[in-house]
This record gives sequence, structure tokens and C-alpha cells, in this order.
Amino acid sequence: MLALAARPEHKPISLRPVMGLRESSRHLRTFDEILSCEMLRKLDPHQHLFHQGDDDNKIYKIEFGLVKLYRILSDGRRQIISLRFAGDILGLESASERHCSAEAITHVKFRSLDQSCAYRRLRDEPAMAPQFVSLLSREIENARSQIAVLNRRSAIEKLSAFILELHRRQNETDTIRLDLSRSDIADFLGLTIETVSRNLTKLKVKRIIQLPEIHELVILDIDRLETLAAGDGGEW
Amino acid sequence: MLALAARPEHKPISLRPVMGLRESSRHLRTFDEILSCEMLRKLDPHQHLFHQGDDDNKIYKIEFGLVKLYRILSDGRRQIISLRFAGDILGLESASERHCSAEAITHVKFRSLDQSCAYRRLRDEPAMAPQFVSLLSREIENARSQIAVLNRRSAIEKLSAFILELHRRQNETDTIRLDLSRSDIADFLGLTIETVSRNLTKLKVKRIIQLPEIHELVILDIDRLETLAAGDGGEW
DNA sequence: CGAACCATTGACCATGATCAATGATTGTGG
DNA sequence: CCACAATCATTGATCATGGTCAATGGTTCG
Repeated sequence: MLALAARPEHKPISLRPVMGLRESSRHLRTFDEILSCEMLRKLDPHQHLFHQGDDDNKIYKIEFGLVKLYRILSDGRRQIISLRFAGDILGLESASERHCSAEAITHVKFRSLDQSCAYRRLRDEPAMAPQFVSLLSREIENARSQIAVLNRRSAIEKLSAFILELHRRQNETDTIRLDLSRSDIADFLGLTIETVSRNLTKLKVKRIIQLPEIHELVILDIDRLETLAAGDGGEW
Repeated sequence: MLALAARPEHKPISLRPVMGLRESSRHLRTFDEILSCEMLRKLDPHQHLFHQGDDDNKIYKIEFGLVKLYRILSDGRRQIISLRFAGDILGLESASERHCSAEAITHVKFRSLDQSCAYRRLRDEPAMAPQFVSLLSREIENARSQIAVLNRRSAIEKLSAFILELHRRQNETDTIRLDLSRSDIADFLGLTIETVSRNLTKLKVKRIIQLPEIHELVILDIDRLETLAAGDGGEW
């Protein structure tokens, strides 16, 4: 429902041998393989991968941690566009300059690759193209779901869907690490921190969740959470 | 600001000759060229190019008219994701099934091409890849701008930005054909038809726009419209 | 220890949704 | 061609949701 980012599942696109090009065993044929040869680098919380306006042209893969993609609007407000978890890729899109900033929320480990380098690979191995298209398509789908969720849904619906998506992204365990600050959650869901806080309290009072630590959330009643997220909350 | 769809400007991506592949003059090297060989077809208002859930795998180019891309949410509401004008391309993204429906608003003329066919072209002419990536990237940028605009902006800001974008898309003429119904505008901006109607009236009363016909809008004061769209509306 | 930051809670208010009635426009069949 | 239905748009009255302003409590860091 609420698409935080591309799903972790990799459906490896079928890679038929290409007419007119020898199959070469020294070619790596998935971006994951290519990226995994790159150096592993680190980022502390609040450090950036890149800023809005940079002419950064790299593709990043998050190996560990959590990254937020956000945009500063003309009136100074911040909109978080997407969250990227371990296993996610970002920065695939081509543009003269970055339209978003990418900032580490937790400690992050990542690898990166020049887009130009990816294009070179693509030239040598055109069968990789559908894989590239598929990754970009997931990005499109991600953004479009976000549009659908953000508009016309109440604060409690957004928040419930958000918690459920975190849950899914953390292997369905009921105890969820809430790495984001209230302000990050607010900027992601298009709410104020007060509204986020109030609605978390509501969920707590209704015994749907628990908040043992400020950055730890326990789901008590996932069914009711799903009902709320779907908007059939009715009167609760 | 409010991204209705990809801009009409074509920045033709530089197409260097590909190492190891002969330059062949019989290869068409842009999607526009390839698509323009396809048959021109027609659609009446309210007819669909494809529906949410279809396993349609075509790429469409709108040659004339206006198409809306929308999605039906779980609670039955409709969210218009994007509007496509003459010159725009849609359906590039790959997926097992369509996540959106595409419906003609006006009479529409279009051409289409199988995605698989595009991929074959891509294999023969890998230098076309950056162009493909660029089109998909524009789609991503389009959706992300939409996220930023829809969240946290007032009805009057959304509506002003919307009118300005229509204006830009119609060669900056001050008399704008308003092909969409109020209900389409509402579903695009995430408002109700009543709110759209009321705010159009407000703009009319303030002498910023005129509405001689129900589907015709005249911009009287574009500066004030831009101020409103930017959110510095203040007290008006 | 105090400063800075983050989160929670309360009181109040504004924006836009909902419900409802009326007009206008379009389309259809007698 | 007109009459009636159906759809679409406008306008009003009311209400609920969530934003704003403000005060307080908790946590972390230097």
C-alpha cells in the first residue's frame, strides 16, 4: 500500500544470450553483481550521499542502514519522497542535476557506481537493459503509490500504513526499530509532528501498538492496524 | 512546479556510435522516429488505452488530445496520477500488469509500439539506452514533483499551480481550454469538486481569472496567479 | 549542570469535507 | 422537437480533521 521503496525481492530478469554478441564469461550480468565489486563505504547519520542541485551521477546501493530521499519545497518545507533500506538502490535516474537530497538516517554502508559506467556495461551487454528498465519502473511505481497514499487519506490511515510497511521491511517481526524521528515521519507522511505524536498515542491507548522506547514500536494487534490502514476504520 | 507530465522539450540525447557495432543507416535511432512509423489510431472520450490490472505491454505516444492516467484506491476513490498531452509518451514502465488506467478525456489520436519491440531495437542499437533511461527518469521526476505539490499545499495553491501548468502546456496563450471536468480536476489535485468550484469562484471574484465558458478559462493576472501558486499568497 | 533538541499534550482555529438544495447543460426517447 | 432524465457545476450551512501556537517533560550532549 504505502510504498516506502522498492521491494527487496529480486526477480532476476531472464537474460537471453544476445544475437550477434558473444556470451562472455567475464561480463557481469546483473547490477547487483557489478555493484558488489565496488568498494564498501560508510556514512554517519545526517551525512549526505548527495544534495538537491548536485550534478552527482552515481548509482548507489545501500548495504546497511536507512537513507531518506527528500526535497526542499519553495516555501522551505521538506517532503521526504522515499525511504531506502538495506538492499535498495537509488540514484538510477538520469538528470542534469539531482532533484532530491539523500541523507543517512542511521549509520549506513553503501557502494556506488558511475552512471556512465553502467551505460558502458549496458552497451557491452544489451540484455541487461530490461533489468535496468525494471529498476526504473519500480521507482516510478514507488512514487505513484506514494501519490495515491498521501492524498485523501487521514492521518491515522497514513500512520497505520506506514507502520505496516516498516513491519514488512523488517522481516515481519512485531518489534519494530523506529529509526526515524517524529519529524522524519511527519515529513514523509505530509503531517506535522504534533499530529504524528497524537495519533501514535491514540494507537497506544487503543492497545494496537506499544512504545516501550521512543525508537521502538511493538505491534499488538496487526489486524486492526490493517483495517485502519485500509480506511475501513469506521468508528474503531 | 506542478508537473502534469513530461515537458514537451526534447533534449535529444547524444548518440555516439557504439563500439563493436556498425552504424547502420536503416536503424531508426529515436523512439519518436520508431513510433512515428506506427499506425495512427483514434479514441473517443471516455475510451481507455488500458485498464488497471491489464497485462498490456505497449508504449503509447499521444499525437493529439488529452489522456488521464489514474488509479482506483482500495476505498473506491480515484486518484489521477498524471495528465498526458499531445507529444507525451506513456506506458514505458515495465510491469507484469498495469498499475494505472489510461482514459481519453478528449478525442485522442495516438500510436503504439510493443515494449518487446522497443527492447529488440534497444539490443540492436544500445546507444538508444540513455534515451530510454531519460524518458523513464522524466516519469520518475514527474511523479515525485506531484508528491511534493499534493502534500501540504492549500487548495488555492494547488489550483493556481494547476492552471499555470495548463497554461504552459498550451503555448502560453491566456485563453485556456479546460478539457477536464471539475471532477477530474478534483481527483488530480486531491480535492473535492466543491472545493475546486469554490476556489475557481474565488479567483474569478478577485479578477485573476475569467470563466466565459465552463470549459474555457482566461487568465487575467498571471503574476498574482504565480504568487498564489508559490504559496506566498499571504492575505491576497 | 545547563543547553539544545525532541516528544508529548492542550487549547484554539482554519481549511476543506460533507450534506443538501438549486441551476445549468447534455443526452435520449417519445 | 420537446420533455424528461441524467449528469455536472455552483452555492450554502455545518462539522471534523489536522494545523498552529504554547507550555511542559524527557533525553542527550558538551
